[in-house]
Amino acid sequence: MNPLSIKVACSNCNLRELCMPMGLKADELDKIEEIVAIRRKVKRGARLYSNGEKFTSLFAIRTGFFKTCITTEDGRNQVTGFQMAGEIIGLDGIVKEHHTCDAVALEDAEVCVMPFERIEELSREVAALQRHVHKIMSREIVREHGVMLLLGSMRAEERLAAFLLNLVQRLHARGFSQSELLLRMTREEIGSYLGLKLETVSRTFSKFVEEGIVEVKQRHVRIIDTEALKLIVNHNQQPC
Amino acid sequence: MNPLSIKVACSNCNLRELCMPMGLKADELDKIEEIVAIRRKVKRGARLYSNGEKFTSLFAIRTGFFKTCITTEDGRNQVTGFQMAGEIIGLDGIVKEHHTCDAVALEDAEVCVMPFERIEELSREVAALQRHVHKIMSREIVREHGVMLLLGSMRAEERLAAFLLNLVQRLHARGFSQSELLLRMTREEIGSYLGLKLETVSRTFSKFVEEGIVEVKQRHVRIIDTEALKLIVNHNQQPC
DNA sequence: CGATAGCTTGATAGAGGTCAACGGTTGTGG
DNA sequence: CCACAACCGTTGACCTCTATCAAGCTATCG
Repeated sequence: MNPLSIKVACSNCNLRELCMPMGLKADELDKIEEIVAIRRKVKRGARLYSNGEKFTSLFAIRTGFFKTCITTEDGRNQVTGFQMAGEIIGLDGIVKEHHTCDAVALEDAEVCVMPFERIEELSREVAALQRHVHKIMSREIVREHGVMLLLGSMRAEERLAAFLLNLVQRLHARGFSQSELLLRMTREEIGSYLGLKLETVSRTFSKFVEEGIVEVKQRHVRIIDTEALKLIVNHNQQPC
Repeated sequence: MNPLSIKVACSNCNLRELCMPMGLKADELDKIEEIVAIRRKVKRGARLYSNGEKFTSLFAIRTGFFKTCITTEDGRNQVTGFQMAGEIIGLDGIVKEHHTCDAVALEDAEVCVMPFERIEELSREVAALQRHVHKIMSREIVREHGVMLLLGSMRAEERLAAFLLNLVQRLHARGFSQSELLLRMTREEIGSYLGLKLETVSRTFSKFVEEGIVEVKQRHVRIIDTEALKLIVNHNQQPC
C-alpha cells in the first residue's frame, strides 16, 4: 500500500479521451483526478464484483478484458457484455446499491476504482463531469438496444458478423489492428452473449473460413473481408 | 397556452412516488416542480420523438402507453420496451444529443416534458434529485439486462410468460388488477419485443389457453394461474 | 507428459419461421 | 344503419435453422 504505487494521474493516462470528459479547465481536471481512489488488479478468472455485492464504486478499466454476466437461480446464464480498456463498468449497481451481475476478468486486468459518492459530489461541482456521467449511462442504454436488435432479429451468421465487427472497431479505436484480433473469451461465452450455443458459434466461424471471409486459428481471428461481414449483417435482403 | 392549463403540481400528482425522489425538503420540492416545463398530449399512433430528432428533454408519462423501437436502414425493427404511466422515457437521446429510437403512443397519452438542461442544473443543487436520475438510468440498464436474458436464453413460452408477468406486476403497482390486463400492443409488437414472429405469439397464447393458464379474448387477457406462469419462466428443468 | 478445458464436426431432432387461408373487429363513409 | 375495407388475430402445413447428443481432436497448464 505504498502511496506512490497507487498515485494515479488521469491527465497522463493514455485512456483519458475514453474515460474522462474533454475540455476541462485546469482546476477542474485537478479535482477529477481525485476521484480515482486506488487501482485494483484482477487476475484472470477472478471477479471484480459479484451479484449481490454492495455497490460502492464504478470502475474504469485500465488494462485487461472483462465480461459481465447474470446468473439466475434456475441456472440460466447470460453474458451481458464484454468490456475493454477505457470502458466503465459497474453501472448496474447504482439502482439497488447492490450489483446485479458479475464482472469477471478474462485476462489479468487493472482497474481504477472510482467511489460513486465521490463521483456524485464532484458532478455537482463540475458540470462537464456530470454530463459525462450521464452520457456514459446513456451510451450503455443505447448499446443494449443494439444487443436487443441483434438477439431479437438476427440469424446466427448475422450475429457473429456483427459481433466481430463491433470488437475490431473498438480495438481499432484503441490503436489495435482493424483486421486482426485475439478473442479473450471462449466460444461458449460468445454464444451466451449472442444467444447461440457454442457449437453454432464454432460452425459459423467455420462457415466464414470456408467462404474466405476470415481466418481462424483458435482464438486468433484475422478478418480478410470486412465488407463481406458488413454485407452479412445487413443481409436482410428483400428479393428485389 | 393558457398558463393555468400548463401549470403542474408534481406534489399533487398521484404518480409522484414513481417519478420523483422521496424524502425531499419543502424547498427542494418546490425547485423540482419547476422542472416540468409543460405537458404534452400524444395521440394514439403518434410519435413522442423519432430517431434522429434533437434531444432536449426527458418525458415522464402521465397517462397512456408507449412503445420504443429502433429501425435500421435495412428494414429491421426491434421494439426495445413498453412504457406506462410513471415511467421516464427519452434516456437514449443523452449520449449523442439526438434520439436513437422512436417513441410511439399505443393509446392517447399525456407526458410531462422535463428539459434535460434543467434537470442537470437542479441535480447539481439537489443531491436527492441527482441520485434519483442516476437510479432511473441504472434501472433501465438493469431492465435491459433482463431482456437480454430473455432473448438470449428463453424459449417462446418462457418469453411470453415472463412478458405477461412483468406487465401485470407493473400494472398492479399502479393499482390495476393482478390478474386482468388489456394489451395495448399488437401480437406483432409483442413478437418484436420478444424476438418472436406474431404467429408464434398467437400460438403460444393459444397453448396457454388450452392449458387453462390464461383466458384470452383479443387483447383482453385474464391470468388464471399465476403460479403456472412463474413455473414456466423457471422451467429450466434439469431431469433430476 | 498426462489431464483438463476448449474447439470442431457429424448426425439427428425439435422449435420456431414462413407461407397461406380464413375469420373476426373496428372504423369509415355512403 | 349498413356495407365495406383495412387491420388484426388464429390456425394449418411445411421447412429451415439451431439445439442437442456424441465423438474425436487440440491447446494449455500443472
